[in-house]
Amino acid sequence: MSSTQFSVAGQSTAPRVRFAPSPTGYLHVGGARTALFNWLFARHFGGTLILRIEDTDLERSTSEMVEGILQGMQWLGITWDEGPYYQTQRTDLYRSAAARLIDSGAAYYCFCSKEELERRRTKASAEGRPPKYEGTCRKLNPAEALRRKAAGEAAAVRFAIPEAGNTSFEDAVFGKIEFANSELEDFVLLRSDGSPTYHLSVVADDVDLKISHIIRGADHISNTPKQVLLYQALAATMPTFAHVPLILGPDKTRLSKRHGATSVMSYRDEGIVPEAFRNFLALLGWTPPEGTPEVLGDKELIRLFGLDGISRSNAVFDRAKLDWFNTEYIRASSAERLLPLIEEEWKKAGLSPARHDRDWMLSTIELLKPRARSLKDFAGSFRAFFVDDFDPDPAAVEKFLKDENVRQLLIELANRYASSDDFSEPGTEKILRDFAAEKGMKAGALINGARVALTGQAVAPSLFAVMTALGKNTVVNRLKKVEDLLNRAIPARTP
RNA sequence: GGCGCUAUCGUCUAGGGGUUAGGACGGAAGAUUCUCAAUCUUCAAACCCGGGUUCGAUUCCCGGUAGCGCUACCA
Repeated sequence: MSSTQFSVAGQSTAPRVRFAPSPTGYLHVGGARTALFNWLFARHFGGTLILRIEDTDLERSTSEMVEGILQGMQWLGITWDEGPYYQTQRTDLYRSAAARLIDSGAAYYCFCSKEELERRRTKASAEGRPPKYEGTCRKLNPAEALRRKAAGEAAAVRFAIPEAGNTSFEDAVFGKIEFANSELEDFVLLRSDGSPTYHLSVVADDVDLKISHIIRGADHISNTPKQVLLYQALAATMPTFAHVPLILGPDKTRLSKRHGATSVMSYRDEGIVPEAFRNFLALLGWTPPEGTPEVLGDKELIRLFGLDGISRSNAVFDRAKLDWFNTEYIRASSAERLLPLIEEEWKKAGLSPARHDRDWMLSTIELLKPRARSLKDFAGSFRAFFVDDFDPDPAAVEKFLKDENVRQLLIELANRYASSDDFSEPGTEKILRDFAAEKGMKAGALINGARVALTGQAVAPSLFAVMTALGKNTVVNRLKKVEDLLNRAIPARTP
């Protein structure tokens, strides 16, 4: 367990980081990855993770989305130490920051109407000029502006970008990034209704909450110079910026609803184990030191994580690899860990297993988990292990039960099992093999046929393990009713 | 359009002035024969392009191209 702490001027200071989603949608994959990196970073250094809800966009923010984000965090197992803070409840902080900025001359009132600005912008781009705010109100006499404001005229507050020079910052993953101030525009700090915009609220909050490292998506790189300027105007200590590359869809465009599931909760619904999702996400844009395996539990992830391992290029979300991680985690997890997750799946599928004793459940899960790719399998292709009403896989029936002779022998075999006392694995195997030899039959044909008759699937664990899991009665009954399977396996036809 | 960032197998990536350019997922083939979505073995698969620096560039520099991001009284 690494408890390395930062040493600043001889003092040890644990980092303070934050995850600051805006509740205009569910927790999506990109946000989850940002949250995860912040969490890993905080835990690695024994720091503090703060959750802040950026709900300053009243039109698009909803409380359901806040709930959804919290739920997503909980499912992922990302815990925070402070918050959630809500920006809508901290407006005083932003207004006083804006007031200070006006006092110092770093910001000014702007009386241009939204419509007027819109008009000028379209005109500018039509004429091929950059659609930048031209600073109309910046030229206003401050006393005059104050008078108009006091007279009740609606005014926004804009930041006055220095006219010349460059603004740069040292990014922990991208290195030095520099922008010419002439490229920046006098952005709005406070809307005319007095509500703060993103730039003001983020830096006022990050300063107030003493955030030491800002780990966020690379889509914010272009916003950073404005924020750097704000830090300077506020005479605040500059944090370390660490921008992480974006997550792309298979077509290499930014991951969006178009690509299907973007909400992390949809991965829960698809039977992904949260640990697997976390591991997968951690490796999207971050690489552990050379020689480490890719399947990494929380402890290892926390121990190994660092900003230096973050890559600079965007990463494609690879569903096949997620599924592989899921398979690995299901296999490596104990049946105890899996049981509650599987019970959720049963609930969702409206399925209530006939046998409830825990030991049987655990050993059956143990038997099945090496072949599971999703938690959903336990309510899907493994269904026959838990309930009697299952739909046989037509392809499996076709492959192993097509031969009538095999079906007749299985019925006969059922009687052998019915009259046998030994239902152990070796016992059931001996009965079947002796029976096959007696009939001059290859044991394999009967084994494969029996597997389909018992499970409805061509893919399942070793037949005799299946038999002991199912128990004598079920085995005998299902073998006897092998003919029924033929009818049940008729695939639904579309007329 | 302007500005910024990025560029190694299909994907995630390692590496780095001289390497058989490494690993993982996925793919293919084979083995196993009690099925495979299990297991084992093997194989195919990459340095965006053009200049420059250099004895030597995939690596360093410049340019191009492409992708992504930002360009709001959204965040």
